Amino acid sequence: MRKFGDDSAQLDDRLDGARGGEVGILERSGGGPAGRTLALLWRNRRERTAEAVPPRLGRKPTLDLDAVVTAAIALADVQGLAAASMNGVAKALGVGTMTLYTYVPSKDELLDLMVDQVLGERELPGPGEPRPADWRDQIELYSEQTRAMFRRHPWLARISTIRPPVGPGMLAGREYLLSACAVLGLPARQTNTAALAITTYVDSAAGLEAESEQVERTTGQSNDAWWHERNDLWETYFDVERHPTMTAIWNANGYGDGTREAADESYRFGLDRLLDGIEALTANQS
Amino acid sequence: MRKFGDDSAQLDDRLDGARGGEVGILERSGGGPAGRTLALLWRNRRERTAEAVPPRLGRKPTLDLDAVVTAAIALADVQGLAAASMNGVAKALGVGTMTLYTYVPSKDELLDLMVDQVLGERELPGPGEPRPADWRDQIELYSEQTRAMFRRHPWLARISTIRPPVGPGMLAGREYLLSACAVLGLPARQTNTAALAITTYVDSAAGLEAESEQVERTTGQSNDAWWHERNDLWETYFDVERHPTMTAIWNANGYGDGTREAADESYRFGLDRLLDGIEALTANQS
DNA sequence: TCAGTTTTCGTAGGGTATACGAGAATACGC
DNA sequence: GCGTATTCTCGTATACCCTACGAAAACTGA
Repeated sequence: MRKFGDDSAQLDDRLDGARGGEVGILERSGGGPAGRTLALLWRNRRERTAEAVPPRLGRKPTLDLDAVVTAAIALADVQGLAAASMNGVAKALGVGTMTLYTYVPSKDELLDLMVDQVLGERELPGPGEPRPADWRDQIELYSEQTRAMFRRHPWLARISTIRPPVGPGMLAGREYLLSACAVLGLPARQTNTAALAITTYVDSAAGLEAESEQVERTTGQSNDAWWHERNDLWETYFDVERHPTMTAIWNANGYGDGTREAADESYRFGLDRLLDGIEALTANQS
Repeated sequence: MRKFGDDSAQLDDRLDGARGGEVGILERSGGGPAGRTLALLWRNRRERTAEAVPPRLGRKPTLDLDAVVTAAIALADVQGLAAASMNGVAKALGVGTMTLYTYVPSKDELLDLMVDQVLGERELPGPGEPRPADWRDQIELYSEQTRAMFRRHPWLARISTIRPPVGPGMLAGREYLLSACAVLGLPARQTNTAALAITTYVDSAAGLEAESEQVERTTGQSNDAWWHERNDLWETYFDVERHPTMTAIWNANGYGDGTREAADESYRFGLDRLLDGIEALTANQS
């Protein structure tokens, strides 16, 4: 990634075309790469800036950005993130590989766009829209929408969430979660950390869940079969004296079966305990 | 990964050499790839099987498996996971790239070995060894050791933990955490799910923290500077009406500064709330 | 000394992202 | 209707990635 220079005059031109008034977006924003990425992320919310005016001159484009992003997502959903290579996406769209670079500055940027797109797919009520009355039900809604998102797009779990795409999808998700946490009436700082703790757990647990199911599907090997393949572990290497608690839990059947219901129960257990802990703060306050 | 056939007769031979008695490990285990990986993971715990007998015949090896794994870890620590390519590791060791395949069947296996190695670096008391008396202090120990591990090896956060390497390092970590959770006297099933919830949170939060610090180091750009680069967001795209809670928290200074102390506080807040929730279960029981 | 065994590693082949530049397609001014 | 400026398309080349294959080197025991 970003091994070579970062020229991309092509795309600058394209974005200068989408100008709103006298000055192009990139000029107004200093033209940095962050400004360019923001312009792409927020392309569908142009009301606040200006209408996107497509350039009149030159050859007509055969695609648009949405088509590229959508194709990349579809490919990653079905065949895994590795299949969403520039080559793969181009082939799926029936164009040459390099054609994609007319629409997207780099693979990294494409990933950002994919991520924000699917983050925005979650059906979360905006401000003023009807939502569950109870605090926990509001969080539950967030949790279930996020889980469903990860299940639809398991590749999400393999993308780093530090310095994420700051697009409409991500912001809508955060706004909803924060507004749900705000119901508790905690101080602003605690409201934010509570929301942070919840995303940390939900994103991680939902990602693991989705990835696990995906691996079962793509390898055709159930998790049980995978463990069974490691039968040697217990017979040859595992030392009961060194692992008394694991042994005890095993003997008490504490590991559960590998069913989806058991995984679901684990997921909910962790989230419920976390919410219990957060809720307890308000009880002490009043 | 694993694009081509999976022959690796070379390594089978090597492991057959490390036999314990009449029958080679791989024969006893059916010779599957899982058995081979287990043999490599547990190479330093041969007491339970037999001594590793190095082959007398043939050219002497210039390296050993530990040297390869250690070099790969060192490279990933300093230069990032991408630097730990087969080529990169070989260069660091002063050998040809393909020489590594004498010691490791594939890059995937090398990653497994790296992961189990660093998991085992955590200084967690084994069964019978002295440990903190209080339950929370025991968890705290696990949490801090794990955080330190992620800080030393930020690349860990970018490796999937589904179907992890089932080696001595991973098992020691799980044993300790489970034994700490067992103190609470919950049913076996709940003890396990509680431990699962804790790892989910700790691994994720510690990984994010470590990755964030690493990105600040390697890009030379602080998180504050990164946000500042996205100044446009607020000026051009952000809609206050659509994001009232974010706005309110911002105005109440609820996002905190980007200092390490603030991140530490967030981390602890989430973990403490989770532990509160788990602990509350025992209160209801008695 | 030589045969058998093991390790070393160059080469080749298929994958990845992307810089560069030539050519095709379109719109506008004349 | 004809340049010409502009824009999009995409083949080629470069620098990486992993690893199969096979020849040569190094070592042991007979």
